[in-house]
Amino acid sequence: MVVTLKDIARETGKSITTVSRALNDYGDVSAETKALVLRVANELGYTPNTWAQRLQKRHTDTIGFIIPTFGPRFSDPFFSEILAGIGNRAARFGYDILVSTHAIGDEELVAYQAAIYGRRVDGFILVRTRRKDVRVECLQEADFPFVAFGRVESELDYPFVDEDGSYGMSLVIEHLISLGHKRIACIAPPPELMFAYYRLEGFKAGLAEAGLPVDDALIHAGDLTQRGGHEQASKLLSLPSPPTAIVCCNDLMAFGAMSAAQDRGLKIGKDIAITGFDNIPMAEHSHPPLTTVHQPIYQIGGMACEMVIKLIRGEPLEDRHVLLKPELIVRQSSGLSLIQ
Amino acid sequence: MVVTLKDIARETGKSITTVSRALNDYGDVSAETKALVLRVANELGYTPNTWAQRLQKRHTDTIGFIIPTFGPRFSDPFFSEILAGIGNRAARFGYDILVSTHAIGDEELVAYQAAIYGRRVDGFILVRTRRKDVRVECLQEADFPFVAFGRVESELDYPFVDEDGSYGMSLVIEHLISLGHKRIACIAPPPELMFAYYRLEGFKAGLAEAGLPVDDALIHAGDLTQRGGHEQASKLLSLPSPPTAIVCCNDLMAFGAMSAAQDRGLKIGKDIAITGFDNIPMAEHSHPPLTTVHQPIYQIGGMACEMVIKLIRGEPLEDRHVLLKPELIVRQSSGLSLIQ
DNA sequence: AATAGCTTCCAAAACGTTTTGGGTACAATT
DNA sequence: AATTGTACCCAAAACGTTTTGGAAGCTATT
Repeated sequence: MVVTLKDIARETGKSITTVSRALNDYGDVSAETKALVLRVANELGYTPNTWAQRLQKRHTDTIGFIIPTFGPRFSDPFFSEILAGIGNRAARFGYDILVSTHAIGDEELVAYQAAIYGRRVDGFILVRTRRKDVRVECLQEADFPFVAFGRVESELDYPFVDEDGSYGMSLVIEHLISLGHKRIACIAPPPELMFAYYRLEGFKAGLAEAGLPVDDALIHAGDLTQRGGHEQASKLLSLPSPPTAIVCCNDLMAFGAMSAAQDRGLKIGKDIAITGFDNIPMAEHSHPPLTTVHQPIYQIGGMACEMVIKLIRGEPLEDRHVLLKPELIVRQSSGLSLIQ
Repeated sequence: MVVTLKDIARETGKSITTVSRALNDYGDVSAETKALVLRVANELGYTPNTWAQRLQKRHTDTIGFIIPTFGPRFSDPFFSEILAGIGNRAARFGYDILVSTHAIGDEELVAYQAAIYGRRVDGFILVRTRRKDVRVECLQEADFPFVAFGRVESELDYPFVDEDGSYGMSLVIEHLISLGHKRIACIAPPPELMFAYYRLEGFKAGLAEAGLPVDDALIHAGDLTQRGGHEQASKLLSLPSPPTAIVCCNDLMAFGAMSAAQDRGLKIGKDIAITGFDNIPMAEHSHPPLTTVHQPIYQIGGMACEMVIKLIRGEPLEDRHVLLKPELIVRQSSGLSLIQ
């Protein structure tokens, strides 16, 4: 049923060693023997047993990608977009991706350790880094190849790709202020996420730059989902003196915020400005189209993937730390100038 | 460095066999020995080597999912949505997902065969079945566990989940006809895809039901992308007598069609009706919101995953063939009645 | 004639686990 | 006193591959 090297050896009258070396195109096998082995292997339909191969060689040609979930489900387009980027680049280099999802928490590390010490993957790609990220510490301690999308708070030296969220956010604030907004609210990501820190920093810096006060009552943390955006926006709009603009730290929450505003009969872009962050494909087609900050997630996935493959192969990295400048995409949700 | 059973055996003074059996909680190991082995294993930080385990046991606790791509890139939310469904359900059962992408074509089967005969996965989930689907034939011939999302043309008996696309499409047509449309165009999927067949069948049946002629000039095949939708819609709108409604066979093409119409200054929902199919999350937030047919892709992914796990484990399947009734979601892109 | 070098081959070990097919020691039963 | 039963343990084989460390048979060089 299952064809092994032994079968080919029996059939060709050669030894298992020779068959193996013939198939791997070693120099110490004669051309005729190679041809014979190859022919018989094809005839019998031989496919090497991956587990045996990987047990023997010590690598797996597989990259691990564990999607950190808050709830039971990941449907954030961020993940699919970056997975697409990783997956396509990996395929080009002959690598597989082992995907799993895991809730953030204590057992999370167990999943990584099982993958590392169980030798299931050659390297990892980490996303959505946290301020204090146990995953980074764990992987670094194990001296295991990985690349993260995102920085961490402490000064650990590990390879990462990141976008300059602080800069991106300051572009948004600048834009809104130029339109005449003075009461600007923010729906932030969960504070433990590192990108929350940068984006919030940009938010505050932008306000300070313009000489506006930072009102903590106008900063609410959301859970990155549409529903979370809806909830937080509803709260913000119920304030005695509601904001004229809501800056959301990702597009999904911005969509939720838009529908919350629409539920109250507000016209987005006129009665209130709403902005997002990420520029997911959907942003262009929302109602109205969303002003947001473009992050090339797909490309970042590809870059991270290529970097981790280089690390695995022991090749030098051109840049250990990549920091991308994001770009403001102005659409209709931020509206026209309030200044007459 | 790497801790193996041998290390634990040396440390505890027991044999490798006993250590293995202790860790796997066999009955013929005394409680003390078990406790000792467990303690030492923890101390040393033992993690079983997955490759060795899988070489020995003959299963992998991994499900394969090869994303069929047309172009170099998959960014269709369909895939991420179904992957989310598969991944989350798999995690619940302790399975991993091995994801790769592969262009449709001859070498495609090689990827499947390598995974099957290389014993890398225990089962497969297939999506986007084609009329004559070599993957189904290949997997069935190899007697390898798999579940497909979608039927095929021939009467092969394999386990699948599918939605009744024909019925879903007839709902759309019925809706448009009730609004007074008489010239209805269709942007269809690539004809080799099985769901293209069903949806087109529903389209034609719906027209026939209403006594309307089927005009082949109004049926264009698209490539399921936004850009493809844009192209085909542009062609349709350039016809001497353009349609008053464009039925798109997926939401992505519908978005493209909407922007093509908007490019010509048409007001969607007033000058022209446009509908989609799938009800991807984006559909609710498009401009205007898209009338479409809801397909519970996430749930289907979960179902398919659970089914294939049952197959792998040799458990009986409640339903070998699941056919879901889709639901029409009327939003503003189909507009109001033309009838005064 | 002895040595060196090349080409082609292979037996055996190794990777780390689980399973097979026992064995030993002791108590309980005949 | 011999048998049976039970509790605990282990050596060796197996999974299928790659690598190690030669060996055999040549020809070419001293």
